[in-house]
Amino acid sequence: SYGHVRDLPSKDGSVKPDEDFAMDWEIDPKASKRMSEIAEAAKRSDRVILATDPDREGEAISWHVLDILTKKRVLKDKAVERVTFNAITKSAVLEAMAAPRQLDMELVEAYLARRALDYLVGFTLSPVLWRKLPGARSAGRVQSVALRIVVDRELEIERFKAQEYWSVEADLNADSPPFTARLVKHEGKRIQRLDIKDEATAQAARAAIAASPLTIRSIEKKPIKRSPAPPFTTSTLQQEAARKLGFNAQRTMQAAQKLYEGVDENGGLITYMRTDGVQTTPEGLAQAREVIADRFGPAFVPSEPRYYKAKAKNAQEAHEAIRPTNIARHPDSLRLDGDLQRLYELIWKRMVASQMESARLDRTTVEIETPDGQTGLRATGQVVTFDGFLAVYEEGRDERQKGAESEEDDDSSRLPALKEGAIAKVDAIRTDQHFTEPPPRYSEATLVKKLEELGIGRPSTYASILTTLRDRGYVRMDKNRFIPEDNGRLVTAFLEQFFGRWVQYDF
DNA sequence: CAGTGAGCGAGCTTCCGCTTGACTT
Repeated sequence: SYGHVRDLPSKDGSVKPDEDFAMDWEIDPKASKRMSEIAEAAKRSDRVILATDPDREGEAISWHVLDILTKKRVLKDKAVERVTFNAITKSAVLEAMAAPRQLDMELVEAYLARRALDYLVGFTLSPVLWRKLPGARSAGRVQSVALRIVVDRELEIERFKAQEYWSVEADLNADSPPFTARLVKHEGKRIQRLDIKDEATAQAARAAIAASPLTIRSIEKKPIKRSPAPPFTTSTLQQEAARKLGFNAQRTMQAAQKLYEGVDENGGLITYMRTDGVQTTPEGLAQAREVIADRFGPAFVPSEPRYYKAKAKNAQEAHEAIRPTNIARHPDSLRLDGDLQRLYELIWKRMVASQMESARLDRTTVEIETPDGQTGLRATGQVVTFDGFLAVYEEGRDERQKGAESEEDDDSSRLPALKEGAIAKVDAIRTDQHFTEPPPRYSEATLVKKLEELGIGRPSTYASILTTLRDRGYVRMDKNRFIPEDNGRLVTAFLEQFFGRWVQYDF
């Protein structure tokens, strides 16, 4: 059917709340041709099997098709069955065909409710805006909340008051190569990152460190593991392509579409790119394990495949994760153009890494104190003892609010060999002034992430939501960040004031 | 009598989610 075949006409009165939410349907002209072909085929067959996607919208498409075929009177007494599969592999299709069922009317009704609601919200609120706020063009269940997220962040930034704090660090050595430790205890009290508020306190801490001998109190070495991220969904692909390749959501989806369609006679290069699923077919898992053993060695293959579960709210998992259709097809073996090459490589690495052994690291924490225990310093370091999946791929990070990041996170440094009880000599002490920073404005990537977390929008619509906000003139981009225009702030304030329920994050 | 401008009325906009290939310039 190539997607939906019928929709509500774009005019008033397509949904009638007073008539138990009766809905008018209109067949799309392009879909009309396809429906004729389907009807012809149905006429010549003795049964009809509906095999659209196994999710809410997929069930709805089957329902629409069935309804149209019934009205065309081509079914007579033919058996009608519904089957679903999550991947188009021989085994998945055969299994599905062996277990047909009937249409799931609860899913269909969920669709009808979703469709009616979107229409009623959008086609009621938008005209109100035209009349009350000249220049405002539209409102909707999804776009208005997305806009609100952007506006709320801007207000948060405007309200933000920078907070002064100081860091105190000492360069030390204990008959060893030098290493750096930071103040964690001052006048007997634990010091968190933002606790030293002024220069006087920082100087007092400096004096305390300089005045008294320092002893290495304890050395703790702890092995830690890091596990790979699951293979891509639409949302994580858009985020990571933005972080690592600098693609916006639209560019990512265009390149992914081409990879999906294929560039030569070998067929599609990646699985379906509009998905919220993180699972991989057994065939794909086996292939990944083979490739890893081949290219990296058996030590990089975990004893069991990794099975991932979708975390996203409202995930429907109709399709598997985005991955190369043939994982043995290495990016270097393909001759692809710029964007396609880079995106395929990203997808390949992410998939391969997701089935590799965890990385192992040793994290060392050294506590240093004055004899009276009033002043304490800590040095941390970590070393990779086995790189595992890091040999291929490391997930990118979004910038975070300064002063909010956890303390050990960014520490990849290596510490020299040290002994407990040794005296640490002070080479230098640094006190530095810092200010906390406001939360960052949303980028396309971080906004898509937020929308997905809130269960707003679907994989097929993330990129278009961003475009809508810009087309309406509600936001503009500056250095890849969303900045609300006055227009957008006005719309949000208006909707919050008079239609608060409709722009709740969880409506 | 031609050009200008005020006043009036008609027609338009809009939601979300699914999916490619068929159009034209």
